[in-house]
Amino acid sequence: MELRQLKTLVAISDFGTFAAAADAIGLTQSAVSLQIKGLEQEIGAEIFDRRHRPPLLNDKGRSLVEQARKVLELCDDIARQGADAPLEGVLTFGAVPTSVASILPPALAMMRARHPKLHIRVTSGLSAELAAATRAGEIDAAIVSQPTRLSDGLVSNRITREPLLVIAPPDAPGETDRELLEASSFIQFSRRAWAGQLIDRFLNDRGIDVHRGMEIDSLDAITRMVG
Amino acid sequence: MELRQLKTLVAISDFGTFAAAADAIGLTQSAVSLQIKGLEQEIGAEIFDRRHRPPLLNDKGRSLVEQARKVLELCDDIARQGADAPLEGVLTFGAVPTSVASILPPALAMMRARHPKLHIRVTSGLSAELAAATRAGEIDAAIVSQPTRLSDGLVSNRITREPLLVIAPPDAPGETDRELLEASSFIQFSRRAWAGQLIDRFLNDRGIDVHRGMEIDSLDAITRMVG
DNA sequence: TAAAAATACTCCATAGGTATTTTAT
DNA sequence: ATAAAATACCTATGGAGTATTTTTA
Repeated sequence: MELRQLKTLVAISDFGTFAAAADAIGLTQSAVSLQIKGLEQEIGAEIFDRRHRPPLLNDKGRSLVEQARKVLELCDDIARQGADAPLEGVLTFGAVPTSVASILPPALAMMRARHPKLHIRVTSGLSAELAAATRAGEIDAAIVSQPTRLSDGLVSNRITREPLLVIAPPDAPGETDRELLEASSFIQFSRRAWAGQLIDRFLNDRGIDVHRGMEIDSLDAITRMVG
Repeated sequence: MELRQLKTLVAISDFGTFAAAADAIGLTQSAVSLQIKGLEQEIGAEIFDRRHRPPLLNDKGRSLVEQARKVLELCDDIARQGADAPLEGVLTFGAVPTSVASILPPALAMMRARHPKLHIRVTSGLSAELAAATRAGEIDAAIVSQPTRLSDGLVSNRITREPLLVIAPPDAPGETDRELLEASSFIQFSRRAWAGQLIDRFLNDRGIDVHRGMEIDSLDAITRMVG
């Protein structure tokens, strides 16, 4: 049995389908399928009910998921054993402008306190650029906006959630977000940024019809223009 | 991190040296060395004190071993999940004559009850023959006497311990085992059998000087001759 | 008929082996 | 001097990818 298989099993339980789990852990659907097949063979029992599509965890499967979680947690503990040993070297790190102003400073302060010998270099840029740089090995990792779909070889972890807000001048007509958006002209966050695409998609999904005006890639500038 | 590495770590703790652990789990010393190296790198801390030879577990190492044991135990539980599902197919099994008369019958009865569809074929033979047959794939597994050294590709698990006894007629001279052995003529268990080699080695180690008489490969026959 | 899983195949990364060197008793 | 671990190098297994087929809702 492999830890990899347990991790995959837990991911399926968390994300609902084999394909979604594959995406989440940076594998293909076929790899996930094979891992589960191997796990079932080794255990000698089915853990999914395949009369449904997508397959559903059966009783044995659910109990297995719980046990797998325990194992993985213990392994994380083990992996963290040496975490108190200060790191050394250079960490090159990307961050979207939003995070540079918010979560990044305290995080950097913490890192600096714990790992005084670690040199951290931060590059800021749009999510897509940072993802490309990470993939190319130019930077080690990056804080980006929620990816619509992460390209090959990259894996993401959610570190925080941030709300999308509508801001408008005090005298703007309308009460709900929809009314505000449809009544006034909309200053759009650059669609070159993943956050901009996310917003765009959200508006489309909800069928909200905005008067597209400017498209700006600085949240700061947008806030000032509204004010 | 890999379960394989944790298993190896525990084996080192149990067997004292890298090489002994390697033997016990059916790997080479270099493989064990590399696994531990990898584990240490991933954790980011040394877990052995290498100023000694063989290397000694340090504090972190000892705590790691305990955690590793827990993980492996949980994984065993998981692997056993499907153990209640009856097995099917054919199991070809070797057993030394001693075991055929003792532990084998109840074990077979249990297997038969739990896995009615599993056909079990038992071959009896000397340990060395059975080990060779296992290695050649002619049989799936075998119950053998304690191996002095198990050849490549085979792995062993201790399933029971059996005492070595001295038997002698009621009127034999001597009280202790040593006296009995040195006073009378010794009917030797065939050195072709691993158990015979084991006895031989034991006598040598203790410096017990027996009057070697016959060499017979049937415990039953030996018992009768003494009686 | 879509969306998801299973399957067939191909390729490459890496775990493990052999042979050798280094190190501590 | 010896026994054990580390290292260098090579090979083969199998894990993962791509492309395709099968399956259920």
